[in-house]
Amino acid sequence: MPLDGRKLEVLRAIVEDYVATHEPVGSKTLVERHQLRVSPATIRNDMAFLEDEGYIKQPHTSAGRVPTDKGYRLFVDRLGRIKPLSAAERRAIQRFLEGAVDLDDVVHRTVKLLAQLTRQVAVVQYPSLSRSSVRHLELVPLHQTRLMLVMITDTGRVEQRLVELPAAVSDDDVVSLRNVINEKLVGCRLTDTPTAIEGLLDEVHQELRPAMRSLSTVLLETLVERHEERVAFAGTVNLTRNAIDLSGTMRSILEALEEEVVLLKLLGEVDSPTALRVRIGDENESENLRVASVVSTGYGPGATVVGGLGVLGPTRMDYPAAIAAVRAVARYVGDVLAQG
Amino acid sequence: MPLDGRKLEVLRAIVEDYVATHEPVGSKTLVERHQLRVSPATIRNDMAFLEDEGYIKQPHTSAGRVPTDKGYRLFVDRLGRIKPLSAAERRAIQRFLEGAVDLDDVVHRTVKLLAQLTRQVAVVQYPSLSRSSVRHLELVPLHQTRLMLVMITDTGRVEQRLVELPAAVSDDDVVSLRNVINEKLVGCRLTDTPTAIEGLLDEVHQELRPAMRSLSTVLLETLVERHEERVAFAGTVNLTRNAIDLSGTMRSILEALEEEVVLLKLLGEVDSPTALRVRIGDENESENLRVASVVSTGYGPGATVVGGLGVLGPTRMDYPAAIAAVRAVARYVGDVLAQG
DNA sequence: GACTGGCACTCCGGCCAGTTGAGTGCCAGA
DNA sequence: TCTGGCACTCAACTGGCCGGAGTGCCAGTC
Repeated sequence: MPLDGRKLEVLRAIVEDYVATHEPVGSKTLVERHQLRVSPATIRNDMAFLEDEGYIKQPHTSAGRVPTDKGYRLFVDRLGRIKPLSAAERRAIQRFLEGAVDLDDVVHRTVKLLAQLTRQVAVVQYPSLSRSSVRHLELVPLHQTRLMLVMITDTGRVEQRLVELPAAVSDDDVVSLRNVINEKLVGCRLTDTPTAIEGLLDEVHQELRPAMRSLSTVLLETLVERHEERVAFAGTVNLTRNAIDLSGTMRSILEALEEEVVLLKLLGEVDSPTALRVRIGDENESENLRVASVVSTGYGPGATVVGGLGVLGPTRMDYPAAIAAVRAVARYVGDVLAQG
Repeated sequence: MPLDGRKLEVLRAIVEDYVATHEPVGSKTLVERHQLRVSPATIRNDMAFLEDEGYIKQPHTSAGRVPTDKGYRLFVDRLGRIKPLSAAERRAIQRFLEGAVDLDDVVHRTVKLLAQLTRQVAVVQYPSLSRSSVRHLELVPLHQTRLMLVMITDTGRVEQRLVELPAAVSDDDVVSLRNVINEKLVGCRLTDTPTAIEGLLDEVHQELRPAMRSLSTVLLETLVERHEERVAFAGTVNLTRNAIDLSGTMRSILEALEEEVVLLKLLGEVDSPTALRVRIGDENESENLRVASVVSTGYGPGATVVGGLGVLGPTRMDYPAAIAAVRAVARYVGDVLAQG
């Protein structure tokens, strides 16, 4: 027996009802709420079938049905009717994001916005260094033997490092060091910098070599080895609304949130800006997120992806709404970045 | 009848037991666990007295006693024996913080560390702009009519803003603009910059005035009006451990955490680095934090205070341990900042 | 006057049994 | 293939009962 039209319709109804009410849904209430033009008994047969196939299950005998991870998956893939945001919502998003004054502000606003729109926990990755290119490098003398290196990327990220020099350098020397590194590195994608950095030594006079050597080391660390990726999150309050089963679900989601590595992995696997990923329960790699679902996508100016963003919540989540919100927000952040 | 020695001892015992067990403590268990050399009946009399005075209360008749906010207050002021951290712990703190590569890293490490040490939610304010002074200002040309302004403060914070210019400027012009603003502003405390900024216009040639005017506006916004203070927090998982009463306590604490303003207010009121504040339950201004306690202090290099940090948790908190941890961490962060 | 032992009392929490109601599975018939 | 009917299951609620932890009070002792 195949999964015919009505069975799918029943599954959709179950998912939608369960997401709305958080309670197992039975055959009778189902025919009442949706206008399925058959009797509860018929629905029961369909439900039995859906249960055999693993799309829904009963918390206990003689209770209503609840979608399984597999059921949500089918729903997301074939049944969810995406609810596009209203024009008003879109305008609000746009206006809110455009008010940002710097990158930090953009990220903060984005994450707050996403949490508010979806009533879930939102996660936003800062534009990844490895996907950026160098816009400017600045050297600020602190002492005679100590510089602060400031790197500004085209995505607006600013990184700073201290550099200890083996010997004192004059202000003029600092200027020429700065000119050299800017000349060689500006415009480089961060992944391409190692070769460029190697060549730096040959560009300066003999007496600046030791200083340049220290600089190169720090540059290598900053630009290449330490892919310091950062994430921001917001909306944890929503967990108290959604994850009533606190001790378990709540705890493990919070734990996952505090592990930046886990978050980055979640967001890092997106490649094209249009690719939106939904990971449901078991599909998540992280042990702690087996009870949760993640809707994520990449974002960036134009067609390039510089980072990921998404929402995170109990598997019992309004997927169509979450998907619409994540898509829309990603697009508008991209626009804002393109302008900045 | 005054609050004599034994009554205080009883209060301390109640607080310590309740913090340890999370259960109302009765007269019998009390004499057993602590070696009070009197009978339960005597303790009961003392308890009745303490209850009359408002230091403890019963959740319901015929239950054990639980400290009130007033009881915790007395405990903190007169009874808590501070538990200094072990030498090993101190070394661990120091080593961990010294591994930080930049300011962001320092703040992140600090907040994680504090959360771990106290098993509470930790909050750390970024070094406040209003308490910093300008170390360097950089102008990076993006287009002909668009600059990026980067400000570096002595506390290591880096702020960036876009500046739209009314007309195109050459690279040389940018250099001279940069020189002028650096000359006038470097070393200024951020609170003193407005007057310095006013003088900027007179320092440049006629044709650069419009550009300088745009710059001044942004500078004013950045340095003065927008006291953009930032905070980081960590350890929300600990709430699931401590605040068993989730729906209420947990929710309101999480809500407070998401409101940066509330957090900043919490941390912002500390003036001297040695002043450590404990706010218990009702003593908190924020409605959401009436169920919580906050232990906070200022931190900064040497004797100056550049920001605040602290922990946040249910009133039923191990105050002596929290106080010791907050103090120690504040001191070590100060040291790290002084070196950086 | 301070402490103690004894006693009656209160109230929470756990346990048990009974009832209700939502929901199911199955079957015979249209 | 759908439907109505029927018997069955089980969680959730209710009320009653009991035990235990804890209290307040009082009379007696040091």
